[in-house]
Amino acid sequence: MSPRRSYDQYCSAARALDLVGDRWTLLIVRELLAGPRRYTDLHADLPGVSTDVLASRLKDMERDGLATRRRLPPPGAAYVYELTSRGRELLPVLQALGTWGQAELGERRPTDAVRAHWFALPLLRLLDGDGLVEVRLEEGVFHLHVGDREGPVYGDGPAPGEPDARLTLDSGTCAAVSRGETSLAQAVRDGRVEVSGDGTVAKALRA
Amino acid sequence: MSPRRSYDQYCSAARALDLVGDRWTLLIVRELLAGPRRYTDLHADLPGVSTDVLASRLKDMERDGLATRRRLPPPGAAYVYELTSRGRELLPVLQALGTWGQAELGERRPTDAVRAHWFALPLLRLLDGDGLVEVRLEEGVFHLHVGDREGPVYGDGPAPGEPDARLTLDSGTCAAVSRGETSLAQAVRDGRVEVSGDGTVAKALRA
DNA sequence: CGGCATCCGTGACGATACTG
DNA sequence: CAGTATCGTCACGGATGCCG
Repeated sequence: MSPRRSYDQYCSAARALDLVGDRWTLLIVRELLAGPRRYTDLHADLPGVSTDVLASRLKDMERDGLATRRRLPPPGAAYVYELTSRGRELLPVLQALGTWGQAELGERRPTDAVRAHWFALPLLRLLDGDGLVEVRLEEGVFHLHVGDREGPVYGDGPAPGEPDARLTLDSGTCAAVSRGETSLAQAVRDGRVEVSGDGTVAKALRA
Repeated sequence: MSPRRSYDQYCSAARALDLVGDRWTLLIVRELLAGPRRYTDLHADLPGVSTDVLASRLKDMERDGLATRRRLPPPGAAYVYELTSRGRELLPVLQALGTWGQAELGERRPTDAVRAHWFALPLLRLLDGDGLVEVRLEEGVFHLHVGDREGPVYGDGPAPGEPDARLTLDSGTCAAVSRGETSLAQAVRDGRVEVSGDGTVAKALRA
């Protein structure tokens, strides 16, 4: 539990940084945008964070109304952390950071960790339309709730239900698109992205 | 000089936080969006930052291509820090943070510092049109370059030249608008904001 | 006097070990 | 599995000193 180190400035950006400016906090938000996650899952997908810092950040986020802790119903009764609607409103902040950070992404360094769902934010920004989209990479499968303003914005694993579109691509293409080197439409035209389904997202991509 | 503590994640948001996630960095960017500033000015408008941290952040920002150090021509030859175009591209990040932080702003706490130009970001987001706008508060005067994509986005003091619009309001109104409690248009209708000039910004406000 | 560099006390962070 | 406990290290904040 932090004794709340504040900037003490009457400025909304400074207030935002009072809540989410600490190290790791926004990356925890990025993880929780994928829906409810257990402590151990979070720890596994945030390589480098220490157990006590993760626990402390989650407590801060609970106290500040960004996340809640909930016990899953048995069987499998475990605690999961979940964003509140206030927490989900941080999506534009992560999108702005991600858009700016594109230019810094470059090639993958040997020391860089990767998780398939980290590509969810850039893809989400590039897709038009609405619907459930499944994305298949060799490294893993995840899904996007494009245009959805409540509930998780994306999730690990296959789409829960029949997706409106399905994208299959290799990680190199996905990275190039995330870096902004190639537009998604161009990658589709080049046959580097396979699109199936007939939702608005799929149609927009083929147009 | 920091030995660059990286998250080591192949994710553009994480890369962005590698560069601007350190304490004070984004608030320094907020200050420099107002144009070239001297070290002492920065120190004065960032109460709480220690001298060494400020110097260290500025060096990091220079190394990372976010800011440059330049000597002003005599007379008054001093060093000023100035954002690069890459640094100015952080405006959307600060806007997203500020928009989210609105809800946390509330009333001014006794410990909160205030500077007139900290209201520039919220106002800039709320104004439509283009042109040079001068904003007059009791606490101080600043100006906005609305719709300008190069150069400083706002500045301390009166507008350099004849402004296209001039807004006069009290700090309570300015704070209420920044908190999102009142729309700017409503405040104009209520006579809490005085608008002069005939630029597109002024016309949009009176419409 | 502006622009830092240095020193120092405190607290945040990261790694590992350990417990309910 | 979900954290808490411990500990060494480093970053931060405050004060002071130096140097142009």
